[in-house]
Amino acid sequence: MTPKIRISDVAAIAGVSTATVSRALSTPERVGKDTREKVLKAVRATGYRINAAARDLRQRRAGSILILAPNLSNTFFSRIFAAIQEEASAAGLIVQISDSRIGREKLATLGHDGRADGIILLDGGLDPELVNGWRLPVIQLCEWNAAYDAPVLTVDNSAAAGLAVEHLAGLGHRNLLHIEGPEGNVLATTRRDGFLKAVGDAGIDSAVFEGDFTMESGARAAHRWAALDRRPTGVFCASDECAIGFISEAIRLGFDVPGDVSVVGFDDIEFADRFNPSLTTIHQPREAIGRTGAQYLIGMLSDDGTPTAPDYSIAAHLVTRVSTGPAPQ
Amino acid sequence: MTPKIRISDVAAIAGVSTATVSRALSTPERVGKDTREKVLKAVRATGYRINAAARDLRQRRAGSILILAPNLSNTFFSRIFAAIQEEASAAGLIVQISDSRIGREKLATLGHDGRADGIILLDGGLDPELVNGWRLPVIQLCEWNAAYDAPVLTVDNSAAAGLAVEHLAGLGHRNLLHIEGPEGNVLATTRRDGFLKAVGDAGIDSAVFEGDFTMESGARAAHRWAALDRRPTGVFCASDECAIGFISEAIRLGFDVPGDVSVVGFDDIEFADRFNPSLTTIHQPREAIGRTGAQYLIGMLSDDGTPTAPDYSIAAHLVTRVSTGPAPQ
DNA sequence: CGGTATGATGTAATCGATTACTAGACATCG
DNA sequence: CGATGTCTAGTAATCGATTACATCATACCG
Repeated sequence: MTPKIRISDVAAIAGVSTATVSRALSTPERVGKDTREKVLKAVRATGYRINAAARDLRQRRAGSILILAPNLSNTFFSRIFAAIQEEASAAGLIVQISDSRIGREKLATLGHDGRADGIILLDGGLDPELVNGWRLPVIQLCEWNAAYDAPVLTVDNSAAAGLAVEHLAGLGHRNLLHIEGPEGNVLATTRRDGFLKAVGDAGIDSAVFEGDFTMESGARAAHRWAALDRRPTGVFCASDECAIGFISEAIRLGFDVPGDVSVVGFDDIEFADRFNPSLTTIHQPREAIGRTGAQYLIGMLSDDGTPTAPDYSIAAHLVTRVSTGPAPQ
Repeated sequence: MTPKIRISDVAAIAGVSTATVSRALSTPERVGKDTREKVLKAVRATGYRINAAARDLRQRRAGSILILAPNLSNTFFSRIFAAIQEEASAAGLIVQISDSRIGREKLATLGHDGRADGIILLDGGLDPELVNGWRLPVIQLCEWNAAYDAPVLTVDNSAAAGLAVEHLAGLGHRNLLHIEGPEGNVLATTRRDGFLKAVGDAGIDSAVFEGDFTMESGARAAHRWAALDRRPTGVFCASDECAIGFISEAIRLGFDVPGDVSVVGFDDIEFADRFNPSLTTIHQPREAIGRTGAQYLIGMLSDDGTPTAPDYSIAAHLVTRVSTGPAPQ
């Protein structure tokens, strides 16, 4: 490991003060041409790089925002990440992503000034006391927690669930099943409530199976569904992954989709369109969510005051594909 | 925004020196019981959190490792991230993930001391000069670049491609197609070369279509394949996503998989098992790669010397599922 | 030519923590 | 009882940058 090079080393080699080196790098126009070249030459010769910790400390900013998500394996997040990345990059900020399930102490440290200037939170399951203790601008995307003292940007999950029910009802299905998300999760709850309200309004029979958004839970639900006497002909899953799990298992059990059962997912992940049968699902504008959220957070960083934001709600829409069809006779 | 609280504020409230506050927090056993309680009470009252930038600067370590990946949307990475996260957590380190395609300057900054103690690199496409300029331990996982001066942990991609060819040949296929990865990518190259060598050894007809690992490229290749006079009956795709794209499009074009064409993927992502037909593919032990890589990097952090590591190569194996079958007559 | 504006550079304070060193209080021991 | 050791806690140096302020040289002006 080559010894670390400090700004004073560069200054010594270039024969100038550290202040001049610093200026030559951050505000080149404020340094004489000859001096600038001497400095840059010394920088190249030594391979000097600014020590981020020192700069962050002195400037009281990190030039970066942090995304906290509960599960990095979740395919749903990736497009959101990409959109945030783009917006942040345009604003000269670095994006760091971290798992939000890493223990209280670490989370508190991460969320405190020094390493990041703001936080984008995609997890509604953290301790509100912890989150509200952060002294940084925070914005919640997709998932939220009313106890967090931070603006929210999300789709109207309840209404979206209504769209799914409407679609299935329109196809003649009179007995619907919902496979819900994990207990306590706000998305799971609002989607389920939206489902129940919609079937209630439409006067349709319904049932709810527990699940947890995963393919495995969808597959398990397929078995429970197959064992029923009077099987629902339409299934609304709380996530696309769950829907894919349900369908694949149903097919393995010898059923036809959508011949025997129509399935609607939620999220419209990349695979939804390529799955076989391709998946009818609720499209969440993930790119727009990420982009708008990032813009908003970046705005919070520059404005000094606390811009009390109205919570946005973005429209979601149904994408009709092959996994849903007319109810069997 | 509440004013930031410094260690000196806590010290003043508790009526002790900053040194004592620091010790009470990091090495509680080295302060008297009463003092400790006074300090902790003041910490609770103020909501004080250590400023990470200041601590990192003084300690010359960040207590975190950085993962750089070229494309966070890639489903393939998620399981690796999770494994790294677990190992790092056990070692008391925080994991940060960043997109590796964020521009030279930012990358150089990120990769320099202050913010992270070590780097896990999943991108072989960066400027070697940049990477070798980092003054931090670096390890390459999965993808690599011979010009980087850092150990590598990966599967034998060439041999793995051979497994795919062997499998298809064993099923009687005599004319194989490979849909390769993006030009210049080391994984794409080694997989293609492994394919070509294996078909050469087996005396089997072959063709190679260009691709880029994505579903879209697989779908495009399906059209090209369908238009051929003498269609290969076995297809080996450079990634699972590509294979899924190929299959879904082939099915839309009216073909049967594996009836008309057998398809093998590469990676064994979560969806491979749930796709319809489920995907025969090369299983990469992603969890083992992430775990071993993280352990190795963590070792590099503690050992002072530069432990010249032998480059590991991990075995990959074929997982036979439904997307491959006997060659049609 | 004296006075002022301008631009380049250096000096030293500063960001907020950790920690080497020091010192006092008290216990222990020969 | 003096010497020595052990705890506890404070003082001040330190990490490596940025930047307010001071200084100096030069240009420009009436």
